[in-house]
Amino acid sequence: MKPHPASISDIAKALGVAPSTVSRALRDHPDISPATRNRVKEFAARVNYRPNALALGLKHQRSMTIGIVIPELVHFFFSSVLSGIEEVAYSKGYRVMICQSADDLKREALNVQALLDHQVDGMLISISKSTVEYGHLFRIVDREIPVVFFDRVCDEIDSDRVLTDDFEAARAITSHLLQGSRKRILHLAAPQHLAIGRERYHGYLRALQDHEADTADELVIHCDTPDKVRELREHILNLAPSIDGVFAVNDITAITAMHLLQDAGYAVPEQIGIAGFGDDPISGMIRPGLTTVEQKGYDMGKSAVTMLLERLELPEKEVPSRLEVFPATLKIRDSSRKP
Amino acid sequence: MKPHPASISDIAKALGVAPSTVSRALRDHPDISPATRNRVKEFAARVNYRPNALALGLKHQRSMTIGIVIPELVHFFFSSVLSGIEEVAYSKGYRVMICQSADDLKREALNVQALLDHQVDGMLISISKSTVEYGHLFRIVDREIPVVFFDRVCDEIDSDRVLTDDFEAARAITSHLLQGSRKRILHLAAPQHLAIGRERYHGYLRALQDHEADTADELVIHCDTPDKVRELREHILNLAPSIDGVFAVNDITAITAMHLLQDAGYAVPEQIGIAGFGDDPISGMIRPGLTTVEQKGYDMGKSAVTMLLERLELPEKEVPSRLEVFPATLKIRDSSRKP
DNA sequence: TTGAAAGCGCTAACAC
DNA sequence: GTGTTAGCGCTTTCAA
Repeated sequence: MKPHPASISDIAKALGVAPSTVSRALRDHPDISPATRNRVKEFAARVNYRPNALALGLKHQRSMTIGIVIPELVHFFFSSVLSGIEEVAYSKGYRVMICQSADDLKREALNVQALLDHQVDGMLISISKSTVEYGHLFRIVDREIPVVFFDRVCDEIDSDRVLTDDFEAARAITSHLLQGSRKRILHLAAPQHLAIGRERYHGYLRALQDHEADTADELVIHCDTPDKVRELREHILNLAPSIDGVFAVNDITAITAMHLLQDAGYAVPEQIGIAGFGDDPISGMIRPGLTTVEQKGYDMGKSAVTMLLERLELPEKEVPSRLEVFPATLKIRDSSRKP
Repeated sequence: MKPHPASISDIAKALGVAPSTVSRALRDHPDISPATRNRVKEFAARVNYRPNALALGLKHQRSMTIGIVIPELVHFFFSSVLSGIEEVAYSKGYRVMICQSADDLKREALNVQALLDHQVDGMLISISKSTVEYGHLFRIVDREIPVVFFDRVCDEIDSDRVLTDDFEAARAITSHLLQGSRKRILHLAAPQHLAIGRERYHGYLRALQDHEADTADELVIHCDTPDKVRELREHILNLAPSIDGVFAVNDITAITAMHLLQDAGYAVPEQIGIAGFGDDPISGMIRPGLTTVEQKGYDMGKSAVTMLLERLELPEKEVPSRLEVFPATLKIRDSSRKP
């Protein structure tokens, strides 16, 4: 049988005092005499006493745990956000429970429910690509559990958000692609029901308008993963002769497209300039380096938990929803050099 | 104030029955009459009843939560292991608590303690680079909490492990580098107090011996991160004229070294062949592609949780510690083509 | 300064 | 077939 870790009442029995006395002694309650306090503390240290977080959570209605739901752990952006979250959360005594939705609405809903069941004190969420229905998210606010959305936010819910200035970033990087003689930029876009998809598309569009470039619809295709690039291979190669630039909604898609075009004989950046989004470390390591938008995942993560923890620390205060927008910084590399 | 979610006793009161009846009805206890069972279930569904995982955990001494401690979330290998873990754990009704040690012994120890405090049912651990003292790990086995170590295992503790066949992988890839006329291979090694460091070094050494290549000590340097490569820049460049191959303990280090050498005018693979370890996605995307060893992180993760869950499901059974070794598969790419 | 008792939400042994 | 009670580990009134 398991060596039961010492509980408060074990200590109380051993010392011939009441559990409440032990409890008070351990948390330095002023009423307790120094003598008993020391006696309790010493004994507790000797038997390696540790408070049971489950019991504490049940008692205080506060689990000191925050729930996180993201699409995919293995993407650099998300793992760096997570890293930032974990860093801050731990330093403040919170633990994190992490779930992946795998970009699936049903799993996202199950994850949210599981986290609610575990009585998380708050949640940090980046919604899945297939999240077109928000019942599970409303359930969180119904229970008045604070949520902060990051990157892939849910516009239908009034809550704190942390995001990148997607519109401006997309506008700036498309504008940069158009600096030379380029006129026809292919946009590999994210689903338009996601705010990031819309914002980046509209930023792209604005840049085209500003430069009086070609805004043909055929230049925008829904394609946001390497797999999609391979699937749309023929389609992209058919367009290739008529384009001189590509702006993809993320880096790995941009790189996959770049390789596709290079393998088909196009010179990058001479014939076609390429730009991505996110500044995945890979982008600085390939040759030519991929021009992209820096997205400070780690800092966004820290910022998102910080917002959340503030709400947790002062639950009464009716603070209106806050929006934090991280400015976009272009990372210009060789893939977009002027033609 | 918060809208308190319905509890079993709330339901009991509303329906005029005892809490135990509600509890039994909800879990389909045979004693309960179909009539009351339905009445309870319907009402529970209507008020959106959900069991409180904290209370359950406290009651059953079983939190349905597993703790994970890894060095760094943002490394592809670890995030893919995690992804595999999460996948299986969730499907079996377990949640995961994740901590990063940041390769720091003290943080690792704090993390382990925090997870114990949270009454995790088991742990999955990959130890930090600076873990040279194991008190915190022994505390886990003292409490008879099952642990599975993966990749960076702790030899001093008798427990389940999941790892790559590091020795054989290192031997094979070094041997591959030596196929042509290569004779002097630089090894960028991990710390030797880590089993993976030792195994990969010894595999490298064995290959050198098999091929009667140069086994000079100066050809082995402790260098396992891009930062270390930059720090040891001069040292590596001094060695460069005399070497014709590099085997690094991980891919990003290999790539950083490759770029360093290329920038200094060395041709890869013509003058110097390069190989890494881990098959980070980046390795297939750079040109020349990096020759490396496939490390099935996702599968290792699944395998590790599966072992752990087996122990959790049959705690009495005295199963001896198991060791699962994933075979090494070489990924030969252009960075190591025969000279 | 300390103790006794109740309760957080849930279940299980024991009544009836 | 259902209710009563105790208890998981902890804190917190209230009483002494």
